[in-house]
Amino acid sequence: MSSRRLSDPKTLEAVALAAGVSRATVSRVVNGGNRVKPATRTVVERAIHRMGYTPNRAARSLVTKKTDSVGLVIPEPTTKLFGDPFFPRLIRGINSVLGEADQLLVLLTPQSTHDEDQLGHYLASGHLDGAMLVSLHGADPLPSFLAERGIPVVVGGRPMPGTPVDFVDVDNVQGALQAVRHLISLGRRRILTVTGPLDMAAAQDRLTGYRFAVAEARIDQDPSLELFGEFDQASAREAVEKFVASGGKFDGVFAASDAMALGAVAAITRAGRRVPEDVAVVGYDDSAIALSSDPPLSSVRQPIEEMGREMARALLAQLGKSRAVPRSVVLGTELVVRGSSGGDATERGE
Amino acid sequence: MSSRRLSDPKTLEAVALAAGVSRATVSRVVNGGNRVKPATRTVVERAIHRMGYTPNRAARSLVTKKTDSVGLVIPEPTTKLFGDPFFPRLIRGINSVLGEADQLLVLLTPQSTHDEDQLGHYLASGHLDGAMLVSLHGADPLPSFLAERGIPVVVGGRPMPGTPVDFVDVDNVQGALQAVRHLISLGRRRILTVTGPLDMAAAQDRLTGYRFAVAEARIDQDPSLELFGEFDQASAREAVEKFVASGGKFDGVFAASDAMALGAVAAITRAGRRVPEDVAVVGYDDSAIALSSDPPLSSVRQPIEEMGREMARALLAQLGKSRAVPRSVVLGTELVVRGSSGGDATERGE
DNA sequence: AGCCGTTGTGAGAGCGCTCTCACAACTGGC
DNA sequence: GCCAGTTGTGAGAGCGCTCTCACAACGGCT
Repeated sequence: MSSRRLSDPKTLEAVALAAGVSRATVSRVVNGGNRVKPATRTVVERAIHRMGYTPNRAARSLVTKKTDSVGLVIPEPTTKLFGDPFFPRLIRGINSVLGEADQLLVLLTPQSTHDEDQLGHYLASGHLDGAMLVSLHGADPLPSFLAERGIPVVVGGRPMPGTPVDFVDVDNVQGALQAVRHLISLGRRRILTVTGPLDMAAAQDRLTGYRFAVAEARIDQDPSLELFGEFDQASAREAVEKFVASGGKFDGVFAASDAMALGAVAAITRAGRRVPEDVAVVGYDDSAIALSSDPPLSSVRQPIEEMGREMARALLAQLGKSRAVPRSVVLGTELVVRGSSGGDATERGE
Repeated sequence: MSSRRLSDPKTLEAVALAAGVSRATVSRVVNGGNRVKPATRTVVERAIHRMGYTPNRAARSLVTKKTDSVGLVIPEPTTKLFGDPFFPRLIRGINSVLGEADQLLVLLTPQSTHDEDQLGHYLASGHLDGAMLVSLHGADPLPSFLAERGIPVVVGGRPMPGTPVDFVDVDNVQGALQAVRHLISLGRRRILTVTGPLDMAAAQDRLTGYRFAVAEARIDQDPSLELFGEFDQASAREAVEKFVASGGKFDGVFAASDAMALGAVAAITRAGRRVPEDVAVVGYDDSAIALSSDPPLSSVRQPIEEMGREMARALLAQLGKSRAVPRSVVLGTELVVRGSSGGDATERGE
């Protein structure tokens, strides 16, 4: 008479009873399934399916000491920086890999240094099997704290040099290099750059790429061409306006974010100069605003989903869930040329 | 000799031993803390703190049948729609409430209908205490599926009429109303609207608000003024270009998203008309691109964090088995006037 | 035939916690 | 001073699972 209701408790015991075997055998079938006679296995599998059995995670965790869930730590300041579907894309990438390994993604958003301390202890006391940390500012002690305690950690973005953790990064140096080389190939010779906050590795790396490209081409390497922004539009606009006001000359701009590129465009336009005719501009991120601005922004595209996937893979590798043995991965970037650099007529909307 | 290492197992038993009481007493102190003599409690608390004890979630779950974590379900198609820090903000709001209740947020991103079915069963089999669902398309069966099985559910955005679930919505009708009234107050009389996909409640509601404002003002209620987009820039641009090509006249545009507003602006500009002088434009979302476009976009701002907070509160209410009335909240919106509607000179950048 | 090595299965001991229940130690009313 | 009521504490039984170990069954080998 027992029609199967989703709500009543389905235990290993119950399945075992139904299949006429012992709890242990059902357990073997559910997990790896070692050393079970094919015939028996079939019977058990049928029973499992018929009863709609799903293992109880808590009970399993209790004995294995694994939670089958990992954390994604997104510190508060970060959320402000990324416009654009950065997180949805990153998370989609992460979950596509995690899902296959039957791991859950827990989202942690510490809002203060205090929160972050707590979080450190939380992770250290084994509530999660591991953690992924994204876009920390340079001095953040969390990666080291966790790594020292043997908690599996993967950092998204390059951590401080010497931090003994796996990381997955997008090659910011290369991205900047592509962008600036592009400007140079267009004949630009006095190229401004607007950086992000230099306590972030991404900002540093993009500056490095800029410097490298400039040096390589043997063009003006005037330090005054390096302006400092905060990844947002307003800071970049101000910086460029100040530069213009001080009589600075330039014919190209490489901004370390699209928002800053737009700030630069605004400042340039206001100064009565045209983009791209007088000044060619390239941004970074290839965000939604790059496409929608006028002219559309040339920008450096980053493989966000892939980054998420690699982070998840690296973490799983540490958990021993996968036999791959990657250490740190650096992903390439792609320059998308649009109207703001005048490099591609087809995307200029005419 | 036993220096406290974070890595060794700290159990109730161990704390009890250290405090010279029984496991049960420590448990009482850790939880509500009923009926414990103040003196005893102090001793126990001291021991807990000294040993850095944190309860084992799995063991607790096993007996309480609660997981102390809830899911946030973000269906795949959604992730594409929201540019802008929508998710980070929503999540921050959610976590600020969840954190206080010591609940974990698990992120679920079904990528297909099949995934979603699985997810339904997953939730139904008690792996999570409840779930929040955001921005589903109209026909999604998930809310009903879960509600019928007694799983605590809160929907972000308005679910299909008649679905017996709590929801938290932003008042899209009101938002659209504000926007269109603003255009009308500016003297515009032929106001175009570009809607989102009409199988989404938000898109429907914004259209309703538009119609209401138009009717209220007794101005042209020409159905041909209603264009259909997909929330993205390209679709809106095309729609408006087609309208222009067919000889349609208009002096105002209300777009149901900022991206679409920009699409409209592009089409208008291309047609040789000026924004806001010839056509005033208002968007929706008050996203980053609203600020950075030229002219900056007037837009309807939604209280995203607050929405997250309310969703979390509603879910917690359900978990607290306060099986009282369905708790549905509708939050207000705010019109932010900028250059694209010509309503506010100070933000026009000159 | 007797022994060994496989292979397949079951019994049983926990994992760390909550919760019921029993009980000790105090009240206080008469 | 005795019983009822209150308050504080401990013993112990699981929650559903994994994992070790014992052991049955069945070859293949001398």
